Amino acid sequence: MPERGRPRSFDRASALRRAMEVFWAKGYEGASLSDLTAAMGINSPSLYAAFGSKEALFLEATDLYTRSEGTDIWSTLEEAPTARLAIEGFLTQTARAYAQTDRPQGCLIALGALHQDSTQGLICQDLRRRRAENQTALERRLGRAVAEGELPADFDCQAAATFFATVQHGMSIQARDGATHAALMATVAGAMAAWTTMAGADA
Amino acid sequence: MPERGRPRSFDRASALRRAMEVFWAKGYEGASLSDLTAAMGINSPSLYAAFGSKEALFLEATDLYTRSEGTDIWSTLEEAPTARLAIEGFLTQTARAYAQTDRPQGCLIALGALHQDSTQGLICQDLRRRRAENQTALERRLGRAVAEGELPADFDCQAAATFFATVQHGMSIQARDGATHAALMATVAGAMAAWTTMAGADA
DNA sequence: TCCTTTATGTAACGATCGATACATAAATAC
DNA sequence: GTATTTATGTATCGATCGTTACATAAAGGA
Repeated sequence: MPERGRPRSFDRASALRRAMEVFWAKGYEGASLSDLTAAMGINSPSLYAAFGSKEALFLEATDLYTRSEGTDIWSTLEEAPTARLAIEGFLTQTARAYAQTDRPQGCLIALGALHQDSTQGLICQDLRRRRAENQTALERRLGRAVAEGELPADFDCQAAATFFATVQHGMSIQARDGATHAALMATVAGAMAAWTTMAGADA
Repeated sequence: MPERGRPRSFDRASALRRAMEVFWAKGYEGASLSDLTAAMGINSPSLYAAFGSKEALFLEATDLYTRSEGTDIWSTLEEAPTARLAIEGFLTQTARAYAQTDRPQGCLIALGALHQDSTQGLICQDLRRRRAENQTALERRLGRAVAEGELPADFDCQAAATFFATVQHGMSIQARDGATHAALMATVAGAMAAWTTMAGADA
């Protein structure tokens, strides 16, 4: 039990949540230590003692983001009875999440650090890995539908996964530009129109 | 004729082009004055004398970007004989442009400054305006097709324009992640599959 | 009670940020 | 020629960046 020494005077979990919101709104390089400590209600030595560095704090924040904000989106993908409903639900949940007005618009994973840099190569790499994982999850779900006979055997799961992942990334920028939930749903409708063609006219 | 005084010892146009490439690769806040002056081959006083400020330089750089890199994409949209070919050409040109390996991947307008900030509100606003203009161009082209009878009168031009613009934005992130031209074309194929449904199965 | 351990607040570190003061160089105007 | 105008290179500005020394405070172990 690490109960030796002076106890921490702030709640680590809620401080991490505040940090996540700052990174989410401003991106990795746009979020300064001053921004972070102000939002977390602590001084920089406490931040470094509890999280190690700005980089480590960001990695932990993105992990929290994935666990807290991403679950609705990705559980829908896995749990929907058909692949069509899975993709539709995945995109619909995305539209709902990205347009919420009580938090930053768009996705932290997609927008957090797009410009590679010597000082933030690790950050870019981590976000890129997470984006790749998400696309893989889409591909797996489609592959399952092929295996189950819902989709034809020659269905190009990889191409379709690329397409739907790209649409979701675009929705992040759209949301950042202030798009309404209705506008995001127009994009969802477009993507699902593609599904109709890709899966065969009767799907 | 402003030919008084000591003549400038560097080519303003090519220096601006170098600055554009730096902003393109690193974004507005990621591009430091050191990065810029090193790439432009000049010292900071020369930069400020010729361009005014980092902000003004960025605005001029995005203008150059729009005039030089965007023409192929947007001229295709206007000149294609049908709306379907216009959209397909627009996306195909986008895939070609975004995957070129001799320059930064993705679009400067889409990726240049996504995180609003007190110091760069003007930059975000300008890029946002340019993105909105692009979407409007798509909508106008589709509206023309409705007027010409190519598309049904109840075709939702605004929704479709939103969808295709969003796909293009997503392609920027995809390209930044190192997607090949083939991967980008998979997304184009997906978007055109949507067209087939949206414009009627026989279109 | 003292010792060890951990956390906190203040204050500052070297580095870099965007932006300039200043003296000098190179052109035209007279 | 001299005066004026503009550009350049050096050197530096104050502010902020991410990070850390250091002394003090607050807990458990002996």
